[in-house]
Amino acid sequence: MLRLTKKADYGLMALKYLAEQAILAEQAGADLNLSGARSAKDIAEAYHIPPQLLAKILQTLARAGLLVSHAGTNGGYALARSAADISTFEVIRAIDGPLFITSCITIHGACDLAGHCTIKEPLRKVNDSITTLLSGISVADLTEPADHLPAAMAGGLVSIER
Amino acid sequence: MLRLTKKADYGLMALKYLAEQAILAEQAGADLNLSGARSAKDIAEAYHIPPQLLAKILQTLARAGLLVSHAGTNGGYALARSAADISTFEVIRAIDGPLFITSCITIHGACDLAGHCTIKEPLRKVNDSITTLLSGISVADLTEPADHLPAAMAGGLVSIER
DNA sequence: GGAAGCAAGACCAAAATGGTCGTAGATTGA
DNA sequence: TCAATCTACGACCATTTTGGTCTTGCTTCC
Repeated sequence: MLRLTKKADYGLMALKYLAEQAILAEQAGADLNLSGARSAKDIAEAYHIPPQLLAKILQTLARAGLLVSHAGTNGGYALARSAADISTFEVIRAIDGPLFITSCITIHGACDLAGHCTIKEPLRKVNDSITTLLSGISVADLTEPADHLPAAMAGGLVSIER
Repeated sequence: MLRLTKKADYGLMALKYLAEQAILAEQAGADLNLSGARSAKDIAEAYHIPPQLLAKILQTLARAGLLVSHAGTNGGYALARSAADISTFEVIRAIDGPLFITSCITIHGACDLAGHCTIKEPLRKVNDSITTLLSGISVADLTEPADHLPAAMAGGLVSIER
């Protein structure tokens, strides 16, 4: 259930990588103006991802405004904003598109017919909930050691009122 | 993002329908021993779902123990338990299988290599969170009018600790 | 000017999804 | 007991999505 595509996976990995590079670049000295940019090829090799595929994903993310690209020798991609300001939701939506949890919803919830699939209204809420959950997780959160992760994700905070 | 399959949609619709039938049957009089059973064809017609497809879905749900089936004339399917005791998570998992949010996880999180996709640990938490969310929503919740739905689903309760 | 890199679109193969068909077995009512 | 319903199940097929490749062109830097 609720699988996200490999492309989104790759995208998140790449962003995480770039976030780490940005930190390294910062540590190396701000005066050098190193933005932590890396070429698609570098990232692909680091994670054993098909380079051309990753390139396309990065292009998508750049078009979405999450990355900035720089062509030419020593070019590459870098985060457009701080890693803490990029949510995983944005990334996923940029790559996988604005898909909703239930099939028969486009933008205006116009199902095939009003009578059927009364299901979708409740599911829409679930969808919103997941959206806010993902929106609350930034790329920076991904770079942190697995130990002290965001707490709500453990599941305890999600409660249902009957 | 995070689309669930039409089959799961259909399954939820059918369960909702059966839940409503069970209530109706109960109101009609407990002495009649009406279990609210309905044939796959009836449900399919009610929602304009391909009958044969729905039949297969219902079979799956019956095998999963969520429904009880009865063959023969006037046979059909009915809820195996109270609608309040069947979570949407069970339904989705029964139909779509035990899929995880991130691609490279089976049961024991053995990714292709340790180094790559350090992403998946955080995502696993997201997965758990969604699981608990869905587990908290029962089929009975789906039958209620859309107004007073479970509160946490609105998103307010889901918070992230930084 | 040439190498390194992004940009973009056409294209393709494999897998998942949605749906159909046909047959067999159970149950009930006439 | 026979026919009408209904479930059970597996094979099968078409369409879409996904993952991935190839080609071509444009930028930038040395």
